[in-house]
Amino acid sequence: MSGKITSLDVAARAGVSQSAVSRVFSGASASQKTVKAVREAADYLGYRPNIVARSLITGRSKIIGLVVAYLDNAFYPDALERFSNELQAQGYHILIFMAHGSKSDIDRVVADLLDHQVDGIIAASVGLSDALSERCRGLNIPVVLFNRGNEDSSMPQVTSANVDGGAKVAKYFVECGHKRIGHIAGWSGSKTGQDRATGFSDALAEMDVELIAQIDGMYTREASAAAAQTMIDTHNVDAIFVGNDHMAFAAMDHLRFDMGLSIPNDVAIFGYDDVPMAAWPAFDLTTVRQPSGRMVQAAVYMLLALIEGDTNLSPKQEIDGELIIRGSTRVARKEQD
Amino acid sequence: MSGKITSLDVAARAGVSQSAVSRVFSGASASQKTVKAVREAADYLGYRPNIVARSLITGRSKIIGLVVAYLDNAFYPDALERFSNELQAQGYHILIFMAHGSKSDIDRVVADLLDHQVDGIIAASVGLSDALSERCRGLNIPVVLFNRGNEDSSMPQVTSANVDGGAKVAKYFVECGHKRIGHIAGWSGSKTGQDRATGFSDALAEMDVELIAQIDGMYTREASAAAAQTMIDTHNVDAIFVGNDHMAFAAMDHLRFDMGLSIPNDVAIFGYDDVPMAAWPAFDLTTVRQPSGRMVQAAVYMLLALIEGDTNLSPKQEIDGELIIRGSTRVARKEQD
DNA sequence: CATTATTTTGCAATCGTATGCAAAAATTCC
DNA sequence: GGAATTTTTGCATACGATTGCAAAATAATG
Repeated sequence: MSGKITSLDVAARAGVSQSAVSRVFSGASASQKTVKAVREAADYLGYRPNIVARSLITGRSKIIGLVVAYLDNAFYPDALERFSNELQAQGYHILIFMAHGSKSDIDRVVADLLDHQVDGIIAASVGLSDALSERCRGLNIPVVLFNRGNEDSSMPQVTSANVDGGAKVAKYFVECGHKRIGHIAGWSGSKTGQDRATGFSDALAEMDVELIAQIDGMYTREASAAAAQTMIDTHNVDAIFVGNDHMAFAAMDHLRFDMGLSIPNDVAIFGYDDVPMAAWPAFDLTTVRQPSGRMVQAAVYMLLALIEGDTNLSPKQEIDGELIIRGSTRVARKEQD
Repeated sequence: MSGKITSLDVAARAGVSQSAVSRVFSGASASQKTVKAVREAADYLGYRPNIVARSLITGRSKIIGLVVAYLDNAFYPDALERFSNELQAQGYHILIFMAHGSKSDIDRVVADLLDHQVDGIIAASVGLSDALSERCRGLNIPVVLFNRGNEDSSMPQVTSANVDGGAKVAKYFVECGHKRIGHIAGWSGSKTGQDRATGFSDALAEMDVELIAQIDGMYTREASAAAAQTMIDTHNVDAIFVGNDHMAFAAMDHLRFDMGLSIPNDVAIFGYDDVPMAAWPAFDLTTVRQPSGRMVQAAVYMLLALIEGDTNLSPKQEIDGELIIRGSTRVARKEQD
């Protein structure tokens, strides 16, 4: 029966004005008496404030737009879940948008987001065109890039310490005594992929170890598997650093089941992300942990601060991650000295 | 600079009334002339209608609430992505909510959803309390249950043909010549889990084959792995039907890497869902396909129909799925006759 | 061209809440 | 107890669109 119950209905029943009801529910000051009367009337009628009406007048929707390119890499569902929980705790909710690659796609999606009057945007693993970010700035809607840097360094962003991570992997491989080292990189169009590759190859160079081969894995299973094949057939590597776990699983599958190789005896595999699956015995993947929990917290904190108008915070945050050594690599022989 | 541009600004620039602008953007009739003038002015100013204001007056937010319990079972991210695409194509968007188990949790979440004036709700893998569903009915907000039936059969729902699926698995196992058959079931509190178990055990009974053991796997990796251990140690089974792929992976990992067994030689494993990972060589899991694409389409169609006010459609829809035979089971010896 | 039928347009009210402002009530202080 | 303060309250307006209604403009008809 209930239908729509408005603050007017509550006001009538509580014997107060509509504004009194509004004040009770928006946390403004009111006397004990009216608070009690309003609460009772509201409970009795089952009243809850209409957020849409509130948004219209306050200009805040309490909604955060989350743009993500794909969910098949388990890192993102995991992050999504954390974002939802973290934001929910702060009274925000997530409007989700899938933007598959193409620029025009992303532009359309962001336009949709703006139409919905979101208070802020988190762009996970997708880039924003200059026009778009300009538009958001004009509308005063903050955007935080998550796990994807940008050449335009002025955009707020949270990433892991990718360069450093890549370097750590290089050192570990060398400590293990590997000589023929390859890299299946993340898509070269992404800053994340570039940084991991740069950190890796620079560190190798510094130790005078040659990077035998580097192939773009495009963040897809297919490209990664093909790259793994080439790594062995053409370059005869004995250790591969793969740009993320998602591609690493594909490489491992291909090496083991299609090429009959043993990991880590024939070839060692190092991943990046430490998604839950990496710990599964089927893969037991050595990897660089991207602490998604801390990254998400940092991104949420940053975004909410921007929404509140804080301007004096460092726009870039890099969370560093430790190496998680598992069975897909040989053990380092550090203790030989 | 832009700030907020309203229909009034556009009206002023186009030399028409504010209502004319509204009509152009809400698809009502208008003359060629004004349409052109309004469009030009809007483009010039970068105007886009404020959806919040529109929602307030039309009573439709074009937002669908999606409640989901967990994203670590890959079936759900996959479905989420499809939902997003499907709904986006219809002009709707998804407000996402994580509801981890507990009833009170779910109730709070649904209250939040209603506050946001969603046009409809999709509850994926979570049950709604009677009070809640009553509340939604009262507010005339349709709810569609996805991949989770309900005893209250009147609620609209989309599931796969779980009873039938369970039965198919039973027949296949018998055709393979298995005698000692076990079942690691989905959580017994879920209709989905119950149905798969019922279909499986009934079919076995009909063929006069004993179901040696059935253990609740609680939809978690841990419970599933423990159950797998018991299946072997205590019941000495040679074939296990696992209530979903997510648990099947855990069981396989435990059987192979902790117990040193070979699949399918020592024990055959049958899953349910056919998540993308099931096809990965590392698992190569025989399973019952839940066609998430078709299920999502059905759910979206049903929900939108309910929103439009269609009442004469079958409230329950069961999509049936084929067996996907892979390497985790022996081949059936049908052709022997 | 006059008359009627049809479209197009602007006016004004509306959706449900928040909030500035001034009046009323409650509190403090001497 | 009366004056000065502070708190609480209601009134009225605003947010930015949609929409019923009647007037104005256009098209159709004889």
